[in-house]
Amino acid sequence: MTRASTRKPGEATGDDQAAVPRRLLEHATKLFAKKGFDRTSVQEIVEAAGVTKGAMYHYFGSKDDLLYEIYARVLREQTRQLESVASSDAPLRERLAAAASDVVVSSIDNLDDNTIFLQSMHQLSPDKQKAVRAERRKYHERFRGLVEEGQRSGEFRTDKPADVVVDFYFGSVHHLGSWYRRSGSLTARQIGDHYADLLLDALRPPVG
Amino acid sequence: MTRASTRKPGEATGDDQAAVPRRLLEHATKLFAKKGFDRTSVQEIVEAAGVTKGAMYHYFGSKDDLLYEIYARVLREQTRQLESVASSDAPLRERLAAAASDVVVSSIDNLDDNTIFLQSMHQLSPDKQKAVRAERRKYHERFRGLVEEGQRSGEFRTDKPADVVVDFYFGSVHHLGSWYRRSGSLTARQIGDHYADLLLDALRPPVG
DNA sequence: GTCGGCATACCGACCGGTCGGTGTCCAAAG
DNA sequence: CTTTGGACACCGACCGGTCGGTATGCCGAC
Repeated sequence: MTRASTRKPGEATGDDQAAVPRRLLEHATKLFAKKGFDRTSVQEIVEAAGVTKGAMYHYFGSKDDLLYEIYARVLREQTRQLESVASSDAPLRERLAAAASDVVVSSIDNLDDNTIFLQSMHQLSPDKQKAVRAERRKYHERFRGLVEEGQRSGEFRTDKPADVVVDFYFGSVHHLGSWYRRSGSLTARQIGDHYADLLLDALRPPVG
Repeated sequence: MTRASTRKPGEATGDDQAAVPRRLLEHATKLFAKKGFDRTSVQEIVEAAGVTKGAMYHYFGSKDDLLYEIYARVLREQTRQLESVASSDAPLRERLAAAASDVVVSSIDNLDDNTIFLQSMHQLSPDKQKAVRAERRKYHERFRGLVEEGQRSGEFRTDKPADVVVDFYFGSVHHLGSWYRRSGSLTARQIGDHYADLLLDALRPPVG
């Protein structure tokens, strides 16, 4: 299945040479983001990917499965990234700022996945939805751990529950897709740094 | 259309007595929020509302229309509320705090509408989608005006573009529906105040 | 009698998923 | 070297069912 290639030298090159499951995932992501999960027919996906329905159902159990795989890939990647940043030996504020900024950048880099997350999660079958939520929860908890660490050390204000702060921040992040346009004047990194600044400054202990 | 009632004295009372369009809107809202727009059939809506398809298509041009009316109602109400708070003669910080907190409270009070907004906006026909966006834009601009006012007066930091701050904040607000549960320990007002505090404090000029 | 306010029966389009079949490659048998 | 068999990757016609929308008719109020 992961065999690199069985194609002959004379075959068409370009987009065609990618493995079929890859191509399906790729085009499905684009279509789901653009038209929504329910409005995208399996027929459209396979046509975009240049294969047939038979091929798709050979690799994926259902249309649902396709969506799930997209989620799983993104979640794995984001979790990996957060873990690597959060467990470095830099000072806490730097670690949180890096994590906050990175999640913005990666959300913008993969705007499509982000959009799908927002709009189509609830259309997964209940058990798959549960799996996704569980993974997502772990991610949030790791992030929250950073906030709580700062609260214990006195660097951050303690009059706001950490989970409220985390939900506050990830609300902003998840909604990037609804307003961010690549044609805008700010780069992903700039937005990420702005967002991280806003978060960190909101966490400063009140002057009172 | 807004005729109060043509029912006879002996008819069933209770939920039935509400006008038909109202009932349709009400049940459609619940169903759309619970199952998503595409997954809710017209049949389900009319059954929940206790009428038939004929009735629905008598009052609404399409299923799309139903969704649009739901949006329009919410938008009108939120815009009205913002306008009333923003144009009072209280100090700027208080006006912004009130606006920020109020939008959270009203979003929680109408969690269903909020959820629909998030998930189903892009399923409207392009022209209706444009109308909704335009209205939404006006709302954001009014809110942004408050931020800019504070930036000009020196009360707020000027190193973050006002529109980034506004998008940041409304991201958080729009996402309330994905985590807020009425069974939680915080009231809508408490969350609203927390959110408003976070926003106001994030806007404090940096200590430099 | 005609008009608003529905009810009912029905239509055509489309959708996710299935299933019998086909071409290709490789490995073991002869 | 040739044959055979069968695993794998894929094809595409087809099916049952659902959906948004419509056509038509009835019925009470004016």
